[in-house]
Amino acid sequence: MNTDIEVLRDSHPEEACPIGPVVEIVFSRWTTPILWTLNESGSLRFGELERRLGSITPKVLTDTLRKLERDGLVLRTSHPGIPARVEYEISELGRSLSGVFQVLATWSDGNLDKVRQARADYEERDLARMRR
Amino acid sequence: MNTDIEVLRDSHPEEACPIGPVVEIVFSRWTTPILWTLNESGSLRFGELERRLGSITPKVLTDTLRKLERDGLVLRTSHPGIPARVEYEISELGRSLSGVFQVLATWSDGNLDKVRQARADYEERDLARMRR
DNA sequence: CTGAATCCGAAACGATACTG
DNA sequence: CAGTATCGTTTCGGATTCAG
Repeated sequence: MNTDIEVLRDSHPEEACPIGPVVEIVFSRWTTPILWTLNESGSLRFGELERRLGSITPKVLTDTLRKLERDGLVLRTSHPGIPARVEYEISELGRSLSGVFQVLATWSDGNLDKVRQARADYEERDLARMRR
Repeated sequence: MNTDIEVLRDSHPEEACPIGPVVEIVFSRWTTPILWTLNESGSLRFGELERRLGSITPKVLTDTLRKLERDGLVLRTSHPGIPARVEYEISELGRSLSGVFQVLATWSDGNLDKVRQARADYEERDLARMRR
């Protein structure tokens, strides 16, 4: 006999990792910076968000915002008129991620340098191996 | 006049989000499940890790493990012989992520369903709009 | 058994031009 | 202002085959 959990794992084996889905939803090159920025700044217009993110293109910003809106993490409010005006803000659900972000920021503060060091050491060993 | 923070943001705009780098390092389709599994299970051989992850291919497993090893998050120990035997385990640095994972798992327990619901609602509205 | 090598397709990302 | 439309590039993951 199968338990529910076993059935779930057998049909989708990769979900032996319970945080797989949330990783897909929250973490990518641009989803995280967008959520972070909206969480920090409250409501922002499209153009202002674009400027704060620095190097994002309008297409990618639109695509990413659509996904976040679809997943209920971001709220979009359109104020028709000329010129058009659209406000984006984080939703309650999105704001519930702030603890996650906080823990990640703390980890980063204490450990990102160690990763960088590990990387440098690895390259070093790589070079040493190539010289032989 | 520019504040220090503005100058910093202007020189590397995308790093207005302080957790960008750690996201790149830790979260992807397979890095997270691998770290999770090694964190749970201690030391595992290549093949056993492969089986636990379910649907990963050897190439992707190798590639991902190399990156994690390079970044100091995973330790690789080779026991030469025939047949070959290689053990992978999480490093101390990798283990320091367990708090992050824990927080994420808790968030997922309480909120993943809400994301799914939001997605369903969004599709619903999409269909309604198409019918008009 | 542990991968390396190769090829492939999909998806994410990016540059540019244009529109209501 | 806030996108859309197009297109090209890059990256990631996946399938298969082969080798030490």
